[in-house]
Amino acid sequence: MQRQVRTTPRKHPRQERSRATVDALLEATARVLVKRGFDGLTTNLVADAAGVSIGSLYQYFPNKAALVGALIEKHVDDMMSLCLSELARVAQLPMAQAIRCMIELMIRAHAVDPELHRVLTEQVPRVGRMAKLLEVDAMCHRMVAALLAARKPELAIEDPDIAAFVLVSAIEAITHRAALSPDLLGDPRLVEETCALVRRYLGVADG
Amino acid sequence: MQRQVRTTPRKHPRQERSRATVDALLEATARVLVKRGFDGLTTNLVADAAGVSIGSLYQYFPNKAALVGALIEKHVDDMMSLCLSELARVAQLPMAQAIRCMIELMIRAHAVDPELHRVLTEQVPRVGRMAKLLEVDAMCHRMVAALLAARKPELAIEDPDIAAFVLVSAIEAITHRAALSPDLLGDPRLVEETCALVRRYLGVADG
Amino acid sequence: MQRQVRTTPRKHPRQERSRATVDALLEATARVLVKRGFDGLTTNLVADAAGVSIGSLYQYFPNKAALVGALIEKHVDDMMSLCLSELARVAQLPMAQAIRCMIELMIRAHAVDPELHRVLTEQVPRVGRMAKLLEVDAMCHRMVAALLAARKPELAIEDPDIAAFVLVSAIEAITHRAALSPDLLGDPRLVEETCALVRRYLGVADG
Amino acid sequence: MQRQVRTTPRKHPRQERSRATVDALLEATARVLVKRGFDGLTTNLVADAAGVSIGSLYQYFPNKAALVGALIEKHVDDMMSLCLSELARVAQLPMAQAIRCMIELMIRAHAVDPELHRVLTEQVPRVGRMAKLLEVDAMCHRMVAALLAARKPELAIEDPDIAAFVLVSAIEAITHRAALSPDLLGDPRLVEETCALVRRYLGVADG
DNA sequence: GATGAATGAGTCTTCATTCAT
DNA sequence: GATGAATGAAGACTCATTCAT
Repeated sequence: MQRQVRTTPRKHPRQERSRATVDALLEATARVLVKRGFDGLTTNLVADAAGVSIGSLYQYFPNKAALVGALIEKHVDDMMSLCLSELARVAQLPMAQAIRCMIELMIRAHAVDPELHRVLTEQVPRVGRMAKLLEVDAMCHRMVAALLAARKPELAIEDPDIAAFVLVSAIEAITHRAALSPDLLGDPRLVEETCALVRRYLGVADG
Repeated sequence: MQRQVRTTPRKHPRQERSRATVDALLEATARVLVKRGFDGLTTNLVADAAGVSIGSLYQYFPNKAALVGALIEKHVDDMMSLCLSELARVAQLPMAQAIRCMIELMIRAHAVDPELHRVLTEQVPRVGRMAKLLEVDAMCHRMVAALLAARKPELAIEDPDIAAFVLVSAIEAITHRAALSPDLLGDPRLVEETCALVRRYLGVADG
Repeated sequence: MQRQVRTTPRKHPRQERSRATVDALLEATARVLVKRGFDGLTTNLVADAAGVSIGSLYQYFPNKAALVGALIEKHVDDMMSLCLSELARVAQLPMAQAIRCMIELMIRAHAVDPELHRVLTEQVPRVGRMAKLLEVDAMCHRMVAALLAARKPELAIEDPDIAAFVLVSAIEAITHRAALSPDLLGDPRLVEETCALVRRYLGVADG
Repeated sequence: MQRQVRTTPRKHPRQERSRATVDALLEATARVLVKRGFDGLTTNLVADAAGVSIGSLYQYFPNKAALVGALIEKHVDDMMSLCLSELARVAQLPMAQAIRCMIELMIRAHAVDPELHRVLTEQVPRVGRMAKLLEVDAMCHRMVAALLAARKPELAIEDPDIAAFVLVSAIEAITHRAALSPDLLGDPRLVEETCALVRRYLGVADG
């Protein structure tokens, strides 16, 4: 009698065969999403593209939202794991290098599967699971705020929180936008200028 | 069997009554969009909300996309006209003041109808018309690039184009995000810090 | 956000055309119900049989249950109106005649559309609206109880309520069952014996 | 491509384990039927509730109808065996006592599993097996008719057949209805009045 | 015998769009 | 111009049933 329609996977595959099915479905979802957009995404289409019967799709995902939700989760996890692995290291670096590292990191994270990332961010926010993306945001914000607070003496800022908001917003936007026009993503000047933006704002000397 | 579906209004209302109908439809569209999201938007629902028959809706808009498209256009125009009116003036100001003015301007522009702005940016990009929003972006970019190029001697930048990209992305993101959490939108520190970000990046002294 | 799925008609037809559509749908529902049973009843089938598009069906009935519900309501009303018209008269008659009248009345009521009545009572009770049938029952019970209470002095009963329960159950069952085997429905001996059953139970002399 | 779908159990369990499985399935069917009604009954649901794999269910029952059919059969048998055991004895009793015995018997029979009985009679007639229930009816009818015929001299009836129809219908209805409202089922006045109904109809003196 | 993953025909239902009045 | 009844393609989702392991 649940009010809110569930958007979480229905059952977790135990056998080998199941896992393969689920994987095929998620891959097909990504493919269809990129090709036709969210509105063009049909459960039947996905099942077809996955070479799986529609019944099997519903065996694992109670509805379209859950399907896309799982994909988002996977994509976010992919991006996150890339970041988390390097983050500890970044914290130890001198400020100027730390800045450069993080910016490069974000660009790399956005380059994981830019096409998918684009569709996901452009078209899918209404799936509740998009919250997950916001979570990532919130986490970034907290982490940056903590970093700034720790090094406040050497920085030209008053309030680490506001500064974190400004920086995270800016960097995210720049890398995200860059991801949308492939030629920019590789342009070294972009990294340079973004680093400059952050450095100058924080009053950190060139690295 | 027309290939490309038109998304422009069908006819331009000449009479008083017609204009009233069109306005009612656009307002209703905005209302429904905010309340139910893009997927919950139904032409029948809009017609109802506008107190107009579904037939009349199709008299003025050939399809759903045209309806939402017109709304986007109107919203963008509202935001644009706010900007354009002040822009000439801004160009005359000393750099520090120009920066502050523009940032305040963007925040004001985003505050026009934040709810609608949010739905529009979050949920509607698949309507072709969303290009219009990107146009705005492009225009901003060109304008800022021109401004920077004109004053390049007094600025600490190499390439006005890249700099414009970085700045426009950053400012847009900050104001847009701020618009999503109403308490931030009014916070004077936000303006301050954003100005600082831009000023320091450009190497402009405090105004 | 209604929890319980509505089973009431969606909108009431205003124009001539609408009424015709609704009528066609209800008639088709009856036809299909008799021919294929409740489980074989499909909204598409009904729409087809009514010569109406499936969309039109849903214009007036939000779902299958509402469709069947409306039919039940109509059928019950048909049966009821037959009874109510004569009931006042019955109350004035001497007891023996009153009994005969009521029993004949019930048989006539069950003969309105026996096939439909049968399907309805045999297969459809789970549609909430079936409550309506139970209401009829309750009403009969109250009316008979009142009648018995009023004439208690001339009757061989203790508790009009229990007696009403016994009688209403018995008569309903007999007429209902008779309705299921057409040859019995016309058999005058059935009426005779049922009258005898009631008369003797109540201690009323032959009329 | 078999035309007529079989509705009888597929194989008869010989081993202990098999019998346990079949029992678990039937019990689960009853449980699910009571809880969700016939339409909510799913073979998968039943298998789950029985703690048995869906494959096993189909090992013993070729389809859903067979499953429910078997349950009906079992329920009817339960009710029947209760009756048959006492019937011989009843035939020997003086009329007034015989009447009382039979009525009490029917009430007890209906009290075996009222919830199940209710679902079964209300919702399941579309499973062909319901014929079985009608058989019971027919058998009752024949038995009562025989009894009445045998004792016709001492009874105030003309045609034992019609009388049997009237009585069986009435008693069945009264006990069935009583079974639906638990408080009535235990009320001694109900037995009393039902006996009175029958006795007076048949012209038998109080026992 | 048991398991449960897979199947897919078949339903319900929505909603953009048309067109007779 | 306005109305709203009618349309039907399209899509989400269920569930009885099969079959490889």
